[in-house]
Amino acid sequence: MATPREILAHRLKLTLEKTFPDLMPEVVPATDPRFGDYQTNVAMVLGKKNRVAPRDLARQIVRELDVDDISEPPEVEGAGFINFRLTNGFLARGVAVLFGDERLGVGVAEHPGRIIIDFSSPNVAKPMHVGHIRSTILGECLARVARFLGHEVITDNHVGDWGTQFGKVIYGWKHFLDKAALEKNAIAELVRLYRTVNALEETDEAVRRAAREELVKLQRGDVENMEIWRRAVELSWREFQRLYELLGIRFDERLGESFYNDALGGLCDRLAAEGVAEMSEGALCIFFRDDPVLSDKPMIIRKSDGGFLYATTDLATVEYRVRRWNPSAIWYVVGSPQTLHFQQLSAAVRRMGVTAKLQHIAFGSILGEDRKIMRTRTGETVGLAELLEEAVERARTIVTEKRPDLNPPESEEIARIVGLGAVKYAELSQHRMTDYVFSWSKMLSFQGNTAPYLQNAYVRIRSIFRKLDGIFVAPETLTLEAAEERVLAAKLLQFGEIVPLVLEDFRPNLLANYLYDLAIIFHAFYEACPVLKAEGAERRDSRLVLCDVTGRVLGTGLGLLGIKSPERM
RNA sequence: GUCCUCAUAGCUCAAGCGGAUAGAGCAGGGCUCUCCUAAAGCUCAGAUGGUGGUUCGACUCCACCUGGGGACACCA
Repeated sequence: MATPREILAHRLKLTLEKTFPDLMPEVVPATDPRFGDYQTNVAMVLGKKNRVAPRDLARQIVRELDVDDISEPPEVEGAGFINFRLTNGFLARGVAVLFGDERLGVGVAEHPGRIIIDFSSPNVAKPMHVGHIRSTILGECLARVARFLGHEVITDNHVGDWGTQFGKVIYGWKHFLDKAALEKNAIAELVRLYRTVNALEETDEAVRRAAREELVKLQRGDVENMEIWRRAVELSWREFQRLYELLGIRFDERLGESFYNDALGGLCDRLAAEGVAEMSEGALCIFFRDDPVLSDKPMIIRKSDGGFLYATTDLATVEYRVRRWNPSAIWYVVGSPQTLHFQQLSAAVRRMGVTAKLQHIAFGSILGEDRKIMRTRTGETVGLAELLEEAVERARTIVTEKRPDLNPPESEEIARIVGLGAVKYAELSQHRMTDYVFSWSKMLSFQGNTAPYLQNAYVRIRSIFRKLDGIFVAPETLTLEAAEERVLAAKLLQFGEIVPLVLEDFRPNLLANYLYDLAIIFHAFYEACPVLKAEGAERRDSRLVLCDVTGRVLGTGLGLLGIKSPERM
């Protein structure tokens, strides 16, 4: 089903086609209810180009425009806006269509692609902390939205399971391992080993040499070291997996950095042979001389000591993905500090002949109290596990207080849904580029523009249907008498407009904003319009349809954000 | 030094290719549960860092300035 916006834009195009064949008329939701439901500024755009008074042009367009079936007579206002107010009949039919539409008015992408989404990517032997939350939650959300819109999505967790830190970890493992601690909390023990060795290296040159030696042995495939490495990876993964399960995230692939190890040497040789890469100051580099931004920023792919880098692995990863999946796009959900790296990666890959579009979906940083990026090194970061536990704990307190009647398993389930939802929503409801100072009260707020607010609207709806006696038959046409009903209906018809918008600039917050608006409108409807106690069966059933569609839009929308909706709370 | 990014109410955030009177939440005051879940609703107050420019029209685009965060050859 076409959205009101699409229908209006199409009608405008038909009207203007003869005179302005290339014009794509823009229709947007009205900025204020006084101006109706939708507005267009085509008359102003055309008026400027053609030196005609916009209001005159607008009046002429309105005369020729045929929208009687969906809109009240359009009005020309202000500097030349054309305002549309959808008819009640159109709204009523529209909601009736949504009622019978599983997709709730959301179309599928015109050109579905195959998209690889690379996100989360924690480092082995380090705990996930709040810094990982954005990539993880954003990536999951984008994957859900892309799938919903008909794209084929492959999610890949490119875990940092190979690197220089393993020299220290292995040395520590051989000398200071506390097996009981490892059983209890593997990552904490691995971190302790790493830190212990790191500290020793500061003062003891022998330790430093020994740790480096362990790394070299690992890289050569030494059996004992490989086994320690393998265990460290698996133990870390087990802990990550626990958090992913809690968050409801599953990856299609988990091809870590180590997976590409064997390909790095060959790749470098090939790039050198093809002339893509060249030697400079002993290192193998790719230069981008014709690119004004990157001309003085070479990408080093092999160090002068022969070692490979992060960039090398990323190139090998692209090559592998292209060969195996031939994707139309690869999305990297990685923080904005890596913008330059991804510019280089895109440029390098283009030169290698890759046509898939590499898209860096950057996001702002989470800052500490000192307004500096939270880093594991500088100490006091908040662990992701700790954050999620605290969220559930706070939700648990509220649930047990508000709903002492629920049995423990159920209130525990609700606490999880509400607590985790609050954390996810706190991330997704703001613009992804916004830097913010981490704050418990912000992440764990349960009031106002938060997931629990949306969940509460959903719960109110579910409650109505639980109390409904018998079945109800959706009426052929809805009765939209109250202003609140009309506003709600119009908002519901916008769901199909908003979901595709999320992928246009990778902004789940547009969906979050929409759902919040919808919940506000629903609450107003709920206060003003009794449903089960409505006067007359027809009015009741009409309102039940509104409730049903609202509930499904909220549930689906929250689902796209990766947030669950509880039956009660 | 060069480049990227951000700056909106006391605080934390919005604003769908430039649109009409810039929206919320928190914090504070005052109301609303014999009524489908009050994690709610209603109500009072407050803001686009600075200077110019483009435009019928600018939070949005351009230039410069100030201030945060970040990146910039052998870390990931």
